[in-house]
Amino acid sequence: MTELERPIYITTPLYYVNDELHIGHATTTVYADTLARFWRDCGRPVLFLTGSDEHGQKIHKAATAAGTTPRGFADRIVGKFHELWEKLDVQYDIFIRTTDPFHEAAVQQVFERLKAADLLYKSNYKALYCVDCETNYTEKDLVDGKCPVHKTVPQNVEEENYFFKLSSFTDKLKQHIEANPDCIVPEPRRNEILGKLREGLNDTSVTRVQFDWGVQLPWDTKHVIWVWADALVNYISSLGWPDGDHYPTDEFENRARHKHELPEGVKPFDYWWPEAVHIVGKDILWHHSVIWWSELLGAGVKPPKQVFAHGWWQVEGEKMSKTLGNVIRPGDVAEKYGRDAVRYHILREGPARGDADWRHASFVTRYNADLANGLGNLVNRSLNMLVKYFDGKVPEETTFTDAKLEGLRQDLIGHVNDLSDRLLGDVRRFDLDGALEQIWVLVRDANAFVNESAPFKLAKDESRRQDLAASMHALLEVVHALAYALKPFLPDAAQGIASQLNIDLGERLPAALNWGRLLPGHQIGTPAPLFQRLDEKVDG
RNA sequence: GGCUGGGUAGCUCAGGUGGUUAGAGCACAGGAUUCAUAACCCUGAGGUCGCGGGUUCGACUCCCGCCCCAGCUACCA
Repeated sequence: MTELERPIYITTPLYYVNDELHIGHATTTVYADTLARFWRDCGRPVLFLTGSDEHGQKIHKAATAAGTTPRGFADRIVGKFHELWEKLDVQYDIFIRTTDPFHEAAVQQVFERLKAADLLYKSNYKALYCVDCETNYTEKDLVDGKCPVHKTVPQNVEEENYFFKLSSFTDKLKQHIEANPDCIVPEPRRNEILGKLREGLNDTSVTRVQFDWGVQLPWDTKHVIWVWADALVNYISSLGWPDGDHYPTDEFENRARHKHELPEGVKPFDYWWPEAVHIVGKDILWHHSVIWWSELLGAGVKPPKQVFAHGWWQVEGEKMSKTLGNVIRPGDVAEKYGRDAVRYHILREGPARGDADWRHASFVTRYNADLANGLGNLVNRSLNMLVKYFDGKVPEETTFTDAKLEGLRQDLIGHVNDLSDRLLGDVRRFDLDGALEQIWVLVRDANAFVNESAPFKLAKDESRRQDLAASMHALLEVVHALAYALKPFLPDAAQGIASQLNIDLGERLPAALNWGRLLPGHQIGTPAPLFQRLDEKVDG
């Protein structure tokens, strides 16, 4: 099977319903959405999953405080999730909630298997609990026997819980990660996990008894399964694991939007799981590699193919936090500047490799420089000239009579024809910034080409009609290519270019990104600026 | 403390299995131009590639030491 025939399954984490989503959640989701769109545009079978995580003590408490039930509380927040994904045009295929009954059943199945494999045992869970932090500490976390944050002596907490034999997976995980260099990306994150594995793993408690908002342990119902051991199972429960022959979310209104026909007799889990890719923030990499993979191995399931862990945003050089009041609300930014502007800033300046800094000044600068002055102006000036000089009809392709100009034209042809391979290479490595840079090299070259070939001068000289046609044809080919290349990254802009070009972007990506796709005589629509320049004054 | 990254132009970063004048974008200055959203294009200025040693004909690139920054250090979803 070629790469483009292999099904790929892309997931975001299920976001916890304790609060509204901020730019960090949007970042994870936009990365995932862009990857999903890209492969989908290439004709590759894609399943893109997101959802909500609704169990745990925090939710129980928050719901009680709000005078409602946990599920009712979750419903309200989940509604906001949907609003945001709508605003950012996130095209997920499935939205799963950990309170879905089929999910709870799958979690219980996992635990039955862990029990059968003798990977669970009962033991006393001892911890030092700081009431102010609501956090359990171990001896070594403490400073002079006191909570490092509040400088108070923590309580001794002791209860009987089920423990998972995480320690027995140390070597297996190490071998797996060493044998699969790309299973955790980027590389520094992989090193972190390997480093921690070298220190060895401790068994970990995976059930709780102080509250009941969670999935019950089937054979000992006063225990509730620890949220992390519960939540990540969604990645397989939404595929109907272990042996479902359909997507369980099909039974819910508005929760499943996939349009895939599975091959006859193939179950969703078997179809999608081999190339599962989890997109996560670096804070939950540990859970998504070590704990999740051990859980899977224990239950007899192969780990997913890859985990991509991105970094965090800072805001104007400071940590983003509620108490500082500097939380970036992606929905608000999208409403003010457009969702493509948000997507572009995330993809271009975001924390894909390390951490990044969300600065309003660079947001505005990039918007003006790249989107309005670069891309938008190129499209606008090209289409306007076509209307002026050829009544909006694409001329026949022809060569320049001038050798130097013909050389520049050949460069553009080469760049357009190479673009799909370059994009594929970058996207494969999760380098979405690199992919956009490839596109913008073409934008800059094309703008330079306008100045070099100067169609506005050629138009004044009837004897240069062939050169004028050569120039305008080339520019229209570039604009056409840009519409396709941008489609996964900036869907609105791509659609805007397409409607001005009067085309529908219906072709598949690798093929569509080739020179010569515009028919001579094709009549374009009405040109209009894609991105209005921002007038805001910014410092620095 | 341990582990992992990183310190390259004003800013954000790329690069280099050691070898002619170290790259891009943005910002800045000058010029050119008028198709276009006072946009675009060209040119320029700007860096002792964190510091100190070492290896080498030659290091920003390799080795050692040091300084600084960031992240990770698990049951907090």
